Amino acid sequence: MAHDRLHERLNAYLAKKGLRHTSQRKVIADAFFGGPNHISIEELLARVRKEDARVGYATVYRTLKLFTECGLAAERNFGSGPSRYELSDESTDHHHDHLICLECGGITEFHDPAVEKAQEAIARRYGFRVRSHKHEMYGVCQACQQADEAPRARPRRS
Amino acid sequence: MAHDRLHERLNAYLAKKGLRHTSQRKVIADAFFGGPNHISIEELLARVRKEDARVGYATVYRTLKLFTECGLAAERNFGSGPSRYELSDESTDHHHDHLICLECGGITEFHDPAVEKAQEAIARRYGFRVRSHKHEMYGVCQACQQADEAPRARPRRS
DNA sequence: GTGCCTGCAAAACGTTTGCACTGGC
DNA sequence: GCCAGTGCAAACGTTTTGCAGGCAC
Repeated sequence: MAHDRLHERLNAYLAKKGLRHTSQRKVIADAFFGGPNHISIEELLARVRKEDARVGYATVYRTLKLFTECGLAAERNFGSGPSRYELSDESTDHHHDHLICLECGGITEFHDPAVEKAQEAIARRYGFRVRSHKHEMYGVCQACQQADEAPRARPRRS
Repeated sequence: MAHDRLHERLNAYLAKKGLRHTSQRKVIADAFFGGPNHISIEELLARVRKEDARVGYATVYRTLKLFTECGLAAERNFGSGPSRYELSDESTDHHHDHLICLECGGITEFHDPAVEKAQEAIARRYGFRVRSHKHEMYGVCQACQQADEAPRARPRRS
């Protein structure tokens, strides 16, 4: 399983900090590692409760905070609504940014070395030491554009 | 006055939509156009109340929403805390993004054509129609880096 | 006079925490 | 047994809205 590496990493962190392996943490980790990326606390809780109906919101909240601390997860805020969590760049060995569709809410990940390079140049110009960055484009995805053009699927003027 | 153009634009929008010119809208517009960029509702309210102490929070909130609708203002969320408002790219004829210092909270604006170009290329690659974007780098500004090295005189903001 | 606008207060919303009980070690 | 972890509910900070009265037109 590809999740083994993530579980190991979590276990190592728990051990290092003297924290406990609880059944809730295990269930939440399974649900998070196996679930869709950019999941909200609420959505994750629903997945978790299929395994153990007694888990509370606060536990999921605190556990994702823990995952964030140990570098497994990253918190994202796309426009309004609740925060969403994804596997961190560090845990996927793959940095990415986001395209967010304003019509369907879909999130596409992208990576572009040219942007990264340009970013470094800007930081250098301002003597700024970058710790993290956020690069999000909001607009309409290809699928929604096509749906908008098809006269049957949707009225032209909304 | 450089603000005349902004006031005109607001008036045109009010006229077009059949909305009313009220004293509150005038005072809030003055305070917003003349105040610092990246201002919060709370801070703007304080400025407004110097002119008219009876203005309420909700009015400032609703008025900034109006400014955002008519393209004069843009809402920004930098990390935690309340939303901040700035003059929109459209109203300044000058697109910019942000460097946010995690130590002093200072916000620096920057513009880089290389990033914009790279962005367009990505959008094209995904067939995505971009409506707006957000490009923020979080880190440590030059002043804070120097203050950290010589911890005698650190300029603390916020 | 009409109905948009305002100010207040309260609701809504998402996040965070205090507390008593539970359970891992 | 100790103390971190949990579940509940309530607190929190911010945003949004319902409503009665006020004011631009």
